[in-house]
Amino acid sequence: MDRIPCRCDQFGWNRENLVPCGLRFFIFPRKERMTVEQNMAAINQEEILRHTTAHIMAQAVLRLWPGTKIAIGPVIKNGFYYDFDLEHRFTPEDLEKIEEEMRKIIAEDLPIVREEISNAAAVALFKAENQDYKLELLEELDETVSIYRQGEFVDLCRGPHLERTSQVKHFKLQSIAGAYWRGDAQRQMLQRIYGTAFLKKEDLKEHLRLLEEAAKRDHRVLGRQLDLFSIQDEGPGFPFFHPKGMVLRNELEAYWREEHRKRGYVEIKTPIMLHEELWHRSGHWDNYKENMYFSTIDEQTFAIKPMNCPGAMLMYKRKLHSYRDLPIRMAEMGLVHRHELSGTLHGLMRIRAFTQDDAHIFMLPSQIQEEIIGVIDFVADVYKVFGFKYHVELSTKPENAIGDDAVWEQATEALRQALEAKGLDYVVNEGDGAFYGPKIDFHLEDSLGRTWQCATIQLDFAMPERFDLVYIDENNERKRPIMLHRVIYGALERFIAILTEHTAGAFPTWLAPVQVQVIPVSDDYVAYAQEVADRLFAAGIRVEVDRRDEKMGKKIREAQLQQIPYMLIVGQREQESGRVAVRHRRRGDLGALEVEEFLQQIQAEIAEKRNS
RNA sequence: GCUGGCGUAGCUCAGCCGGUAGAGCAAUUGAUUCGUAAUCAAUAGGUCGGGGGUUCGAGUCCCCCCGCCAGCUCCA
Repeated sequence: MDRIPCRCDQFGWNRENLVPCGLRFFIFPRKERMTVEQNMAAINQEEILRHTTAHIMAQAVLRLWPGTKIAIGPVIKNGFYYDFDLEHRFTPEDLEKIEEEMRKIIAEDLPIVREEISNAAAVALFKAENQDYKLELLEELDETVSIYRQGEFVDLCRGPHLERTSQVKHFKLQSIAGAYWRGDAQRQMLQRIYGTAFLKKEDLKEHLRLLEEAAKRDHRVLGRQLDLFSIQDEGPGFPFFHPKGMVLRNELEAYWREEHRKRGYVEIKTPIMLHEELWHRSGHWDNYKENMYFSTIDEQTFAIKPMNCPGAMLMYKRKLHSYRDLPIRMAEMGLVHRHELSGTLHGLMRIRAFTQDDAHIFMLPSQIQEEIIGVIDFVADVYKVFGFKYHVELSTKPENAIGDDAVWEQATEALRQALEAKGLDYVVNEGDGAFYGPKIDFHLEDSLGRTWQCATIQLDFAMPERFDLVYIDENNERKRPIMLHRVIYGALERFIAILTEHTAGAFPTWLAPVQVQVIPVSDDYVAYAQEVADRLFAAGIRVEVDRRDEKMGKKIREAQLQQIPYMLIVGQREQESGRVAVRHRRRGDLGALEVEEFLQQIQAEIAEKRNS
């Protein structure tokens, strides 16, 4: 399956209308390769289809529950939704009823008619319809608005739409959720129904299959099945890492450490808890207090760190630095705690205590570009090892920025030039930077085509200022260094979650919690199995012997389900020849090898961090 | 935090109109000694998320709390 990223500047049209829409980024699965134009046209058609399907859904809901107030029903990535306000609470069974009613509306083959009317006329119309939300929307709209009618249903809508309801064929309603009117927690909570629709039946099936596949790979499910981690009621958002999960962490950290060592980083560890005063100085008290945990020690207030930077600032300030010392690259696997809203917690993806693979680089203004390129290359190297594709986004100065324009200009330009120098394509998010500086985000794409923002490089003008960081330049004058924050994995816990879903639990051998399972054919060969295991263990391989009194087939099945890369079957033949019968979790029976031969092969695979 | 749904054995789930809990897998024990994805049998296992209430009687009904799941910018 190909995924073609493409941008859409036009919403598409039905007959007479050509309506612009905002710039958006799509990654869309297609079975066959198409030209960008064909792909764009297909996406536009799909969007129109989904928008029309949303209307049909609203119509169905109004038929089933007359008096329902309808809010908005836009197209979203891979589908659509519509928000409703009614007394009745939707249940999953209702979705089937609504789908059934939708099929009736489709069978009625109603023509979909666009009308342009004055805002005032629309107000009169929707007042008569008792559609308060539409009235509120109208307050912000132009003098002339468009409405769409199909049968008895009428909706305020800029369109475009299909011409007849019968053109909608392949759709599915997916879920019900609460959503605030206009996303504002202070306002009315509405009931939202999500659904999707496709032009082709196969595309709908493929989409639903992908969702099922994603559910099977859910790291929360695999995390339990593979015994990697757990989250218990006693610590919501505070994960327990089990022995097997710790292997992943430790391997990822060891690799990370080695790569940092090669690139001239030093490693530090700053305290989890620091005095309240520090957080006033850093600005976190003003901007981040709601998300922080506090504790009192000897009548003084201490905060548990939500970020590592203030600690790194103190570390830098411990001595006076010469321009000759820069750049200083200070890395820290920093455990941070953040009080995330209870409703947003999600497995290891969103937790309240996690480990950032942080680094702070202190440098001269002249070193900005080189350092940024260094990090960009670093990210590329690391993601390549895991087989992740990725794309890059550049975020520029926001409204509430601090620092003067010239510095912003210089910093943004440095980021831009670094990206150009590397020949990287990137998307620009105007005004999406942090208040203290512009940033580059890396969004990696997993095996199901989902994207995750992980690595980020952020230039920061605020911290060096607030902490009065200095270095002595060649004229013996005090100067302000430039600082950048960066992470590569992002958060170790989240990266493990992404990796689990990406690999469906089949971690590459260098990461696999158990690399080799030795399976004696029967009790008689347990001693030989142990001998083989001891040899591998001595060579540093993570190996276990399945000495249970079970049939071989069962042991193989369970080792397969645990996604153990290699199973070594040993029975009489192997014992007599000093060999092992090698079975790989994906490639199956690979035949017999001398123990030393197998050891060499697996060691090479581990050393090269091969993805297999 | 908010809305809705959910919480029964380690896991997945059943349990009607209220009448003091059940299956499969896992576990334990025994039999079996087996050649590339599940051997057979027996046994054990639960303050039904926690607390309060209604009732002769609550897993089941009501209230409060905790936790989990889906979602809460994607602007007619």
